[in-house]
Amino acid sequence: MADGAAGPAPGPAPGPAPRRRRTAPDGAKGRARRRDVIAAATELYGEVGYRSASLREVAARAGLSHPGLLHHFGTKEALLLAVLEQRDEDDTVAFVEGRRGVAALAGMVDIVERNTHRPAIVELFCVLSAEATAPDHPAHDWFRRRYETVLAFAADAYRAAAEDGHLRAGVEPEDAARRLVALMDGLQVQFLYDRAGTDMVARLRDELRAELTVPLP
Amino acid sequence: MADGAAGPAPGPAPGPAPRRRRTAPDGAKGRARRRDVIAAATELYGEVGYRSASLREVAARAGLSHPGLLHHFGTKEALLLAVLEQRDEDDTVAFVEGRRGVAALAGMVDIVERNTHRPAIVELFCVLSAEATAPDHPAHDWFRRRYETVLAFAADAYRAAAEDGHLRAGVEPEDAARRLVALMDGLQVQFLYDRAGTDMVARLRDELRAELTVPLP
DNA sequence: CCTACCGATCGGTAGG
DNA sequence: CCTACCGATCGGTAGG
Repeated sequence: MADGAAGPAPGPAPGPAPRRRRTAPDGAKGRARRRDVIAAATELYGEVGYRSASLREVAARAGLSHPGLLHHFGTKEALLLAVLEQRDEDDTVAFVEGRRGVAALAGMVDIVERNTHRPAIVELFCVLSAEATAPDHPAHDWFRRRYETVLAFAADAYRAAAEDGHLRAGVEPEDAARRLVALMDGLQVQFLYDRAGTDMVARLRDELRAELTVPLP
Repeated sequence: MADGAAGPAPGPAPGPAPRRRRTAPDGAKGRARRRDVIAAATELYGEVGYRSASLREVAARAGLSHPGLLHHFGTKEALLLAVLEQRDEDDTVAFVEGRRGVAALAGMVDIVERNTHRPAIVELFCVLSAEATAPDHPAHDWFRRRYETVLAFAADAYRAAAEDGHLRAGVEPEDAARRLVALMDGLQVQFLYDRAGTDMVARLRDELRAELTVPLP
């Protein structure tokens, strides 16, 4: 993961020295600035999406001018990709952590549990993943790949659970993966409209209890 | 339903005759115009959301100028509410149709089946429902109520199924309703990223097969 | 990293 | 229902 969401990207092209680096290794101060800007963008993208979020508003929340922001990220699109890259890094740690079968499925529930207390992340994914269904959206390919990756991870987990004799007869790993991921996404929407009334973790555990022959840890 | 999504609305206020009606009863020609504009807006909102959709682009697709559009709808927000009202009318017919229990659940699957062939509607709901999670979004209350209504409808259906002896032991109607609606929403997102690989109807039937003691019609 | 500016586009109005 | 226009805001650049 942490690939950076491909796309041809206009690129530096041959010519004089590149005027602007897209990942400024300015040292500690620059890295802290970038971190603050990415945090502000994550928040605002979750509130109004990428398209409606202005560089000026992101910059103001991070405490600098919008040309100052562009000094660090180059273009609006590069900022979006930086936000997504950051998400990749954070999640990969929680995700890939060598778990398999039922433990891997429990790990997915853990991520949802964690997100219950980080609504900004829930908003970010909910709003961006919907906005980016448009094929020309700059995050479209990133989300398409993300779904491929997550669905494959879940299907592997179900397959391993079956090998361990922990999956009920008739539960197809690939179909169950589609349902589980859909359930996670749909519960996030309900959660954002009614936080008190939507127990995402409990509903996921309902689903897994019906599919598995062993209780979740 | 078909309430029009409340909100205080600046309103006409006392004073001289209102200069502009928000629902122009211009006769057949006006009604046809309004229909075309609503269709164009439905399409564009599904592509880029409400906030990023310009009145000029909607108007161009409907074949009139943007002040022409505003003659019919008054404000950008009024156009959005007209689109949602139209959705209410269309769905109420398919929905409330006096079915109960397992037949009502089957009716929800039928709606998804129908939407498989109307991707513009899927996009509209997917994109708008995510965008409108922001509390200050003009469609926020409409979606909040819609979820309440749909969740209550599904819970009623599960309860009736239980009365009929068609629900497996241990399936809680309200929890199952949350899961079913989440599944519908989440599958729509997967569908928009991978139409060929996402069989929404089959995955919903998987879920209902695990919950019911009788097969779906 | 700032101020100042650019051309483009936005929702809405004037006036007919 | 149109043309023409308004003030505001957009992403990005110049220049320092």
